[in-house]
Amino acid sequence: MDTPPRQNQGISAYTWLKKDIIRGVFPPGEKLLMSHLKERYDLGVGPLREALSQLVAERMVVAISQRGYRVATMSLAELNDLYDARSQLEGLLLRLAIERGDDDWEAEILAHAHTLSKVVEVNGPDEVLDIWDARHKAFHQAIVSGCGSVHLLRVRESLFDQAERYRHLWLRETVFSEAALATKREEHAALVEVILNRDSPRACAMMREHLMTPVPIIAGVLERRGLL
Amino acid sequence: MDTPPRQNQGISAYTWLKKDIIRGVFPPGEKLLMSHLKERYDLGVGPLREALSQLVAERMVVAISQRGYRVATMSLAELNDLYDARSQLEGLLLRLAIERGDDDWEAEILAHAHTLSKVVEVNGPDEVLDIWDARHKAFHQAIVSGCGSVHLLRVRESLFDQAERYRHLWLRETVFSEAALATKREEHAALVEVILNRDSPRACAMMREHLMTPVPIIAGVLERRGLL
DNA sequence: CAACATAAAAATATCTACATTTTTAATTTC
DNA sequence: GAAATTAAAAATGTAGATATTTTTATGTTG
Repeated sequence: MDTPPRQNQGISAYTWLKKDIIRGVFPPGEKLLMSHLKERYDLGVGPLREALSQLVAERMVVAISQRGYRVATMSLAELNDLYDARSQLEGLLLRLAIERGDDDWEAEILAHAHTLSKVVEVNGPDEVLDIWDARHKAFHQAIVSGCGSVHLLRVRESLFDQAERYRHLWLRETVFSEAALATKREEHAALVEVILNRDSPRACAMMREHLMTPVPIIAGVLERRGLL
Repeated sequence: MDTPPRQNQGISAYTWLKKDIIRGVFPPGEKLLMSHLKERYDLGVGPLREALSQLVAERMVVAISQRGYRVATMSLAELNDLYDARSQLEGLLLRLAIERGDDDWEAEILAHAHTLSKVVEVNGPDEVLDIWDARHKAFHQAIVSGCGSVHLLRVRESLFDQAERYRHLWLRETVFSEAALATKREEHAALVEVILNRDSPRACAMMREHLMTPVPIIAGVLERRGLL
């Protein structure tokens, strides 16, 4: 039997750090002390610096030469620009998917729409959040993957990652509100319908709106919690 | 007098490495030996690993755990997908720029179109290449920056960077051919015209085509030089 | 004898501990 | 209270120890 192909510590450091930044363990703007990180993850500075360098490239962390690293700040301006960018890009990918998608693509969308609509409470609300989020992501992923472009999908993912901290704020507001959840269900059903009808202009417009609805909600949370 | 705010070696390592990979000093797929890099740039492994980690995030380099780093390979499949993605994205940004751009935006385009059209031979052909390339980039940058979205422009830049190695092959074929250069001049003039007329559908279609023309040329060079 | 397996050796990647430089905070001086 | 000084903390860099992979050499089997 082969031992699990031991991956280097830089990768684990990257994974943990990214998760903790998204979850808000390290709030926006916070200084990331080497001493603290070393202790928290029980790793040396080498691997940590590697991980931080990657996160700098992903704009999750900012490096200031000779002054270490900080968690990237959040702002209303960034929220707006990021969601605008995301929704415009999603519109483009959807248009391409409608042009290029085949029967399998359609089938996948229907399948994911179904599982998403069937999320029910199992072991407390926190589990619902995770499951709904995972299926929601998978649903949208299924839609855009019809565009067939690895690079466009990657670029989408990078914007998605950058938005993750904002999205996380919205998620709690939405999943725990039956009304909000119902609205989303309707929006998703409507989306599936126009997409399968291959009505590109209408579908793209709906998609862009669908992606922009969280913005005012997130803006509210940000201000209330003073995360700016 | 204050000393220049000394930047850490990771950043220089990143800059040199990236340049050398784009210029083909390290060909696609080549193993990047620490011993070799240490000697070439006269740096320790720490800074080098930081730089490589960033380049991994930018997909210029691939890391294989316990087996070091390699220059990302090139392929016809990637060439096609990358240029497709770039041209589709550029189309989107242009549409937004036409919707959102103001008078200054128009002025900037005209200014850059002018300087680009006036590139003349100065100190040998290699200088022409650099100057034309810089002005060509600035021209296209001026066009899309009208979209006003920091994040979309950043995403565009990341695709641009990934395409840089391919683009570099095309550049030599184009700049050193008076005929090719003349064609580009015409395409640019036509682009400026439709853009300033704010004829979005036509402008986007032209832009997408403009960006796709290098593909067959690059494919030719790749095959001839056996870079696959 | 070729194909395959095994074991030792070399090369390489990775990590840690320490040394150096720079920044930040605290304290003193004018 | 501002400027200068000193002390502590932190970031960065280096060298060497450790672990892993790759290569080479050697032996074994069909």
